[in-house]
Amino acid sequence: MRTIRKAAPLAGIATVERDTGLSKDTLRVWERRYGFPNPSRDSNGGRVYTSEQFEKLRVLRRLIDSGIRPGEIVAEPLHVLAARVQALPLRIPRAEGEAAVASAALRLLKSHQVGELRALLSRSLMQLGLQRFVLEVAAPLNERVGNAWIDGDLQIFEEHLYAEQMQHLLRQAIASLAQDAQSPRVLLTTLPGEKHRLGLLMAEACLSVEGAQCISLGVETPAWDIVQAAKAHRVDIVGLSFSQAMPLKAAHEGLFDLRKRLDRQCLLWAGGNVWQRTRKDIPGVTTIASLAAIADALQAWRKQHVVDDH
Amino acid sequence: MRTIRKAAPLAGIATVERDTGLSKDTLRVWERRYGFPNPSRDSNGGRVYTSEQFEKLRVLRRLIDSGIRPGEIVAEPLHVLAARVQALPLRIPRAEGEAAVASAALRLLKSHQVGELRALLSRSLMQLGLQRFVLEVAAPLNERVGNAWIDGDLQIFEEHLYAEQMQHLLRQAIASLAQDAQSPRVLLTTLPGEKHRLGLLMAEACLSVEGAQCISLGVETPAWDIVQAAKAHRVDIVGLSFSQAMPLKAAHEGLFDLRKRLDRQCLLWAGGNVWQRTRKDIPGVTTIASLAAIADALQAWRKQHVVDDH
DNA sequence: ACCTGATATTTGTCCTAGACAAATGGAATA
DNA sequence: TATTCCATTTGTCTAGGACAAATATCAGGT
Repeated sequence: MRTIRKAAPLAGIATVERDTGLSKDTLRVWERRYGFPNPSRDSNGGRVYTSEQFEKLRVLRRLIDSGIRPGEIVAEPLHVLAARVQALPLRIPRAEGEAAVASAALRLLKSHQVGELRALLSRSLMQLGLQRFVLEVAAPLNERVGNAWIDGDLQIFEEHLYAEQMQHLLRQAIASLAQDAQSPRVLLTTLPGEKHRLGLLMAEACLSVEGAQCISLGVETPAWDIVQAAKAHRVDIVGLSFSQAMPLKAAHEGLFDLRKRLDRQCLLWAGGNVWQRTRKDIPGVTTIASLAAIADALQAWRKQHVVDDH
Repeated sequence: MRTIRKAAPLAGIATVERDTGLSKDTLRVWERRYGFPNPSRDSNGGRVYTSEQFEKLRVLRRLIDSGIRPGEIVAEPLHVLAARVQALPLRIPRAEGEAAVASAALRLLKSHQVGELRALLSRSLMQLGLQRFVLEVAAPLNERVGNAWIDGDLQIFEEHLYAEQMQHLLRQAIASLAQDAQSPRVLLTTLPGEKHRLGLLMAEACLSVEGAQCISLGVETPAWDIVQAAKAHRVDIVGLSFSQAMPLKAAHEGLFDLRKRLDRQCLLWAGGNVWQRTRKDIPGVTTIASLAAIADALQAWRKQHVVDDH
């Protein structure tokens, strides 16, 4: 029960773990091996990180997630790392209009015009419809907000605010949709450690648009409880969402574990950005690499199950 | 990168941490001090827990969350612990009429009738209006769901499901309310460590009903970011929500710290169940002991500020 | 009886430094 | 070009020791 945080620019190891996603073990072993981060110590020998170190760790994390190995870059000074982040391949914007709305939204977010932001998104939702809104506005905007935070263009509170607004909007839209009895019952949640609500909510939106009966448990449900819930609600499919922040290893492990304990007949779908970076399959688990693929997967399910029903 | 699991009912320390919420350090130190859990080891000395140990850890966690100290119970055999869970004290229900809807909702939740639950709550909201719904249905139901979880009457996934449904409903209701330019701008969030979203959302509902302009950052915003956000949005009031789960000391400390760094003119309101159990004041902080008191506080603010404006 | 303050015990987090397997990169081979 | 093998990199795990925050216990005063 060490003091977790003190003044604004200094943070203990627990805080750094929480806010960078790097485990305490990793932070310590980097310090031992590479000499970075090199935190000062409090009166009791506890590590105290400066905001500069924190910033560099964030950038490092971003680069490592993109496939670069830690040993090659930990020693580099921050400005070199920042340059490498800039040089990272950008996802190609799909349509033309999508980039425009996202840029406008980002600008409004930065200038703290909440009402205008909400109005813009709401209008865009009305124009495009939920499905296209999620695919063409929400998902790209999500990514850009994430990047902007890592680059230091956005404060944490601005990201919080964005997430909150988008949640409001999506929930409202989902609530107004009808459910189709012919469609599968889907249990939606994430595994412990994955706190990204918006990914889950976007998935729920895509499923609901297709008429699926979604039962969302929110975020971070332990595997054991997922099994219980699937049984209790007799769902056809368990859908899990994984953001980029989730370490691939943990995702694999959790899915493997869950598949073993789940009922045979219950399908297990794993969606989220992680799956774009791997092609390793887990037997009995359907990976869904993009939000757009959700509709296809659902269509496929329908084709297979329309006969067997009853 | 140790091999985490082998045969069916066995789990490594990482899995147990994930699914019980007990940290690796805690598991190891319990083993050292109390001799439980006493996992066997794999070929490399890694801990391998049985499903019995896992189950007992779950029950232990429930009891500890209810206030019992680990040292008193870790040594007890599982069936004794189960008995203690049953013997846990129950809370007294408040009024009579309000209990009816809450009881019905709880029953539906337990029998997994999601559609019916949603319909019941929705109907109740329409009948009572948002303000009364929050005070007379949502808040008591919240409490009962919390208690039921501690008593083992509800699974975690059932609590998750409840929270999700209630969030949907409240957000929808809030979104449909108009804002009053005469009313204060309120920044809403919780401090790190306080993860209870529903309390925050209920507060937002009560404030919105009165026409306040709420800017919610969601949950767990670091103090430094709250200060930045308050400045950026030029809010009149910062509102923080604290559930019973929050240790009183941490709440005091966080508020004291925040008050120091916040702008003089910006008011600081602290709400939530914690404040019913203390009367110690923090200078410059208004504690609001119940949801019903929010309306009064807002009225008082209006009376004081209607003249000063412009 | 109830509050208040000092003292003792409990409890979780953090520390060091060593070990090892999974993932990765590159070279040699088919 | 594709596959196999070896060396390096990397993150997770281990063992006790240390310590401060949280909690319980007990004293004395109102």
